[in-house]
Amino acid sequence: MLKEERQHAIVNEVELHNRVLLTDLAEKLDVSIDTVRRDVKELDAENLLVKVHGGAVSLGFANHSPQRSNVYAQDKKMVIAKKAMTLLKMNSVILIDGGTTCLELARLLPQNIKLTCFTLSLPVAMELLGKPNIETIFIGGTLSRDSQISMGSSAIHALSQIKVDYSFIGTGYVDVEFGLTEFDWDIVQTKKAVINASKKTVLLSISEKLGSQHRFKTCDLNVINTMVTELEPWDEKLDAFKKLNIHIL
Amino acid sequence: MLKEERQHAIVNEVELHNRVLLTDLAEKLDVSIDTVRRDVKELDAENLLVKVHGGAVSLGFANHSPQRSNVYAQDKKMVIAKKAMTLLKMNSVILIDGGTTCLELARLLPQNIKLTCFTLSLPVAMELLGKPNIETIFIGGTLSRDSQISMGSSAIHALSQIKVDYSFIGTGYVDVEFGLTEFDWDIVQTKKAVINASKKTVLLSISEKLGSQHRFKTCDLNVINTMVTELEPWDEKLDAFKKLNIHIL
DNA sequence: ATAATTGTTGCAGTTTAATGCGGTTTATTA
DNA sequence: TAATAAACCGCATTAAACTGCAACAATTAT
Repeated sequence: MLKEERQHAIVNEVELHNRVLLTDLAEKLDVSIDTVRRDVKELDAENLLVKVHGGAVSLGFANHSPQRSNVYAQDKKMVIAKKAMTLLKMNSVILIDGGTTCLELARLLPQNIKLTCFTLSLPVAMELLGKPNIETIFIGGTLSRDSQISMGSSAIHALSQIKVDYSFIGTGYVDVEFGLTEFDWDIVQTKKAVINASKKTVLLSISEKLGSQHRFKTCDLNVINTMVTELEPWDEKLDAFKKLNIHIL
Repeated sequence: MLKEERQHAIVNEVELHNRVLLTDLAEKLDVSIDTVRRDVKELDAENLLVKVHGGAVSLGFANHSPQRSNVYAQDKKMVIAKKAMTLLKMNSVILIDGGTTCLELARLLPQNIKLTCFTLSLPVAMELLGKPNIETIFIGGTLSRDSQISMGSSAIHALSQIKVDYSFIGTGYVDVEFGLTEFDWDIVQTKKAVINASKKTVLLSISEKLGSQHRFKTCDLNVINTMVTELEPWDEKLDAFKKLNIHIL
């Protein structure tokens, strides 16, 4: 096998799988590991891939972030937010949870929509204040430093005093069997209170979270009325959720 | 598994769930906790996530972007804020009102000061979340679009439940004879409740406001314990206030 | 045709990077 | 303030990377 040919094969392999081990390449191409190493070194010098300890990764994989967007998977979250907006009726009373997906919803709410909107999230509240026709009510409480939402007993108490038409919530983890779970007990307590304060609960979650779980449980999936993901409603990943009688958007 | 691959997975996990524990990562990726710790340290150095005790949080989650807007007379307000800070004792419970001067106070609070801090103002709350040793409690309520603070009956009710050591308040107008006045009735109501919730009340005001008045009265000057302006304490403009037995800073 | 030259490859020995482990220090929580 | 968990540090182990060298193939010059 020609050297050129072999190097071409290496680049192909890297582009295909994003990452590759030198040992695998050596075996596959039936040359010594040193040869592969030399090849990869050359290809790295030509900027066709990035050599790393033990293997090589594709350029896209390595160039993690020259200028990545602020929010992870923002495009997907935008899709979710737009779908969720179709549930909104004029003059209804809703609650918007924290998290980047819910924040995206708040951001995309049209200027002319008339709503009464509760929230526990500082960033969401900021966003809502920019909408002239939305009355915003902040649920007070002890603020969590990293999630920037109200938590604790006073938030839970405040939530016990209200009943909104729809609440839009996010979750850390969601699984057909284990339901909605979180990494933090306080957040679970707060989310429970949110769900109790809602006639209908809408879960916003990107599909990557489906099938993940953590230690503290917020609720079973059957208390969720509607689930919104970025997937098409007929996607097979959603089949299990449909069986639970959850409305999928 | 390649190191790069693993780090990629870590960033992904963090972005997806906003916060992760090192122990969970170690288990999931099947490496020792030290390796995960080293990875997270590197990724933190590359600004791909933020390392915290016990885990990591995503950038979007942790970044309280303290946007510095152009504030009128900011230098004077900074002087006021710095003076006001001399009143703060460790571990005390305070309340910070809305307004740009109070916001400046929140901004200038040192990273190491330990406080429990109530506020009704969204921008102040945002700022306080950036201070690691301050417990921030937000007083919920209907948010005012232009002042970005909680108002209305629920805010007033929440205030009636607390008693802080010091409250730092601003005012629209202040005059020796007419006391503190505002152009908005709701704000007056809220400020009254703030003053009632405080053992001691500190008024922060730039000297330009001295001798001005408006239609709704918050309180007389005698309920103010301390007044902070950018002027030197012996400035003659303050003489009238000294006669009212107000402590001048 | 054959020797000389050049380039490629594999191997052995050495160097460096990555990882896990134990002990210590530091931070957090009750 | 004590108990606990996490972070840190240094070290040992292992795997990978590098270096020099010899073998061999391909190319070129004589």
